Amino acid sequence: MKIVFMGTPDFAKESLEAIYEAGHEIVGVITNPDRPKGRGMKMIPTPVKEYALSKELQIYQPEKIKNNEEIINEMKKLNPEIICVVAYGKILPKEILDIPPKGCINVHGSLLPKYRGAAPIQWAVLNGDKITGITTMYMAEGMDTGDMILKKEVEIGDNETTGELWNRLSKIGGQLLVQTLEQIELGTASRIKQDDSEATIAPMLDKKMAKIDWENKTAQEIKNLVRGLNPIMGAYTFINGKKIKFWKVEVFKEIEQISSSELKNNIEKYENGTVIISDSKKGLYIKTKQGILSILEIQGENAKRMKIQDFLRGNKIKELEVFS
RNA sequence: CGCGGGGUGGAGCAGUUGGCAGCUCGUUGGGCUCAUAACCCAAAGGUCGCAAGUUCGAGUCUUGCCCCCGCAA
Repeated sequence: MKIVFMGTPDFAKESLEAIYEAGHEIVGVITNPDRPKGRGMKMIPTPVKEYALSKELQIYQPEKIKNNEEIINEMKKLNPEIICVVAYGKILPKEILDIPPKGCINVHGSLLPKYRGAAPIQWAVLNGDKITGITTMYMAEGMDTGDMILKKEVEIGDNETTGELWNRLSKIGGQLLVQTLEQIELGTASRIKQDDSEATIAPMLDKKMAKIDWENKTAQEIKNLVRGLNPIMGAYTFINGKKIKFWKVEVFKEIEQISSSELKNNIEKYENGTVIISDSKKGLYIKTKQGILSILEIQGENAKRMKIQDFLRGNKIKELEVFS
């Protein structure tokens, strides 16, 4: 089919690659403009642009799309049968939704109507969900409110990070998009209304939420925060006035084994966030509201990520110091 | 010319006013132990990123270069 593809990050690139490999005719690729990025603020193309370049596809990078007559006319000229939108990053006006005769379809990283919005994958991990998935749908004017076509459930591993789940869902998204297009071509695609009463919103992540709340969170909740924010921003906390990020943590169950009897007997007295064990061999263990948190991967100020054992050799953290 | 941090034995770091190069850990050998992420003893291992300069003497000061990293996006 003649398709216009709209998308920006690597998640979208997987879908573009999947439909390209499936033999569809990609008449145009629309992606965000290059942005200065990385050390030295070099201009970096989006993953979708890179892929499109390698396949010599027609690329458009409009700064804005709303009320942009030029790009809208251009898209009409391309005369696509269908437009596929995957994590494009901008809201499409009705004018564009109306262009393709077979509609605009979208790949979304959750089981709709749950987690409508910008960060469905992140929120599924942050909330400690066991199951999430991919949904393809016809796009409507509301945010991820369109009629659903196909869904695929995916289990989330106990230790899986947002980044890992993101990669898996990217691939699955591509596969599901190809299947969806097949069904549309054959005219067998279903059209299931979303139950709005079940809908939840997954808004963009806020920097503020990355700070660990030792006072009120359990070890498991902190673990979910750490995995949910890996690798996007990393959950952080302070000790001795220094900012520290945690990248990998585990809920420690066998406190009997790690703790000397003195510590064990007094543990209830310590405030949440207190270092119970700090040893370059045993690791770093912290008391929480409920349960002990074992730190596995950590990053100090201006430093790279490293295993806790490496970190503790050069950066002394004393027992009974408190994270805040 | 976006902002900032750093290159010291295998790893992570310290090194004050320039004066014999250290710490924690790992490695190797030995000892102790029913046993250990335990403990004791001993040993190996460094052109202190590269080059030039100042100096009686530079990891430590000056200059140039190379490389790495964090933030921000």
